[in-house]
Amino acid sequence: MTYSLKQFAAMFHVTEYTIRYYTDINILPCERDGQNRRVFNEKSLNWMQGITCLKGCGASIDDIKEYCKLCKLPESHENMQKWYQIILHQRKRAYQQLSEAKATVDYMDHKVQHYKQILNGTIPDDSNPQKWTRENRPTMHLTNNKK
Amino acid sequence: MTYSLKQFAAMFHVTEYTIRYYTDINILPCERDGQNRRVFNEKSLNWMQGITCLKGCGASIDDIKEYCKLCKLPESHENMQKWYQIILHQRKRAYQQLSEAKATVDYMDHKVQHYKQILNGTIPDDSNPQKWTRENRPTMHLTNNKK
DNA sequence: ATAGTTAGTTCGTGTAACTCGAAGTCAATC
DNA sequence: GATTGACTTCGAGTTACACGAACTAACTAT
Repeated sequence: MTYSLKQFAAMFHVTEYTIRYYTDINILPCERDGQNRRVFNEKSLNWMQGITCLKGCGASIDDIKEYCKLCKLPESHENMQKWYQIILHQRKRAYQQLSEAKATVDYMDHKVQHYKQILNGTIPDDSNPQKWTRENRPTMHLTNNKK
Repeated sequence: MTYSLKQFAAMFHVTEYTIRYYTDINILPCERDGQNRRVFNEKSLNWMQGITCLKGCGASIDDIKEYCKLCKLPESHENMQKWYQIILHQRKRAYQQLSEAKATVDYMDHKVQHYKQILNGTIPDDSNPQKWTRENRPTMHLTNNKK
């Protein structure tokens, strides 16, 4: 099974520009047809999966490039260990992103509840003049995606 | 209670550059001391909370600017409704981010399991020559943060 | 008193990861 | 045979910071 640029981009909900960019910087493999147009296959799908996930962990394009390089090495026990360490590290970051996402959802849920009450007239309009307030305040963090 | 630029940046785990940027583009309020230095207070804290959360929902700086403008309007029922709509919209996006974060964690967990087995010798090294493979494949999405 | 350190200031340029437009190619269609 | 559509490359633009340079003002050590 093969896919055109357009199809492939649609499958991952990203723009064609992005896919083109990924192929240009050599982190996403693709074939070319007789008219020099990009053709994507199962291998491309797998790689795009990986890229999407690494990005989901907060990895930079440079991180991903590095990983791609490592993946082209022979499958020795030593290299396996290296890959494993990277995967472990990125998984940790994935869990961090998850907990941040949870915190954000909680905050937004609180906000919605708050507005609902005001708009229902359940509590008077002047009960909370500050638009952004929360109880457990200085716990919001993990925002910067540094290594 | 007030905070210096350095303290404030540390509280939210971002750089001083970022905080300076936010004050410069007028989405984060701050006072100035006798030496013209930024001073942050409770109000700044609340706003920074909001900014962090909106960013967590995937909002752009322009979105946040827009929201800030709206927040400066009088607290009429009509404006409340507008704010509420925005909050609802952003909450939806927060849930999307959450589900994507979950998918990423799942993927990484699978990866880790896979490598563990290989490295333990539980399954032979050649069991899966493809580094990135998953069962439920074309479901990974939600990557682009467009409105 | 002079020198250095610390913590800030403004201003302007640099960077990452796209994002887009211009100009062109090629095959299919009206 | 002109238009349409989906692609190509190349280069420039954009967002959200990141950072260095040059400066200032207060403290601190010699």
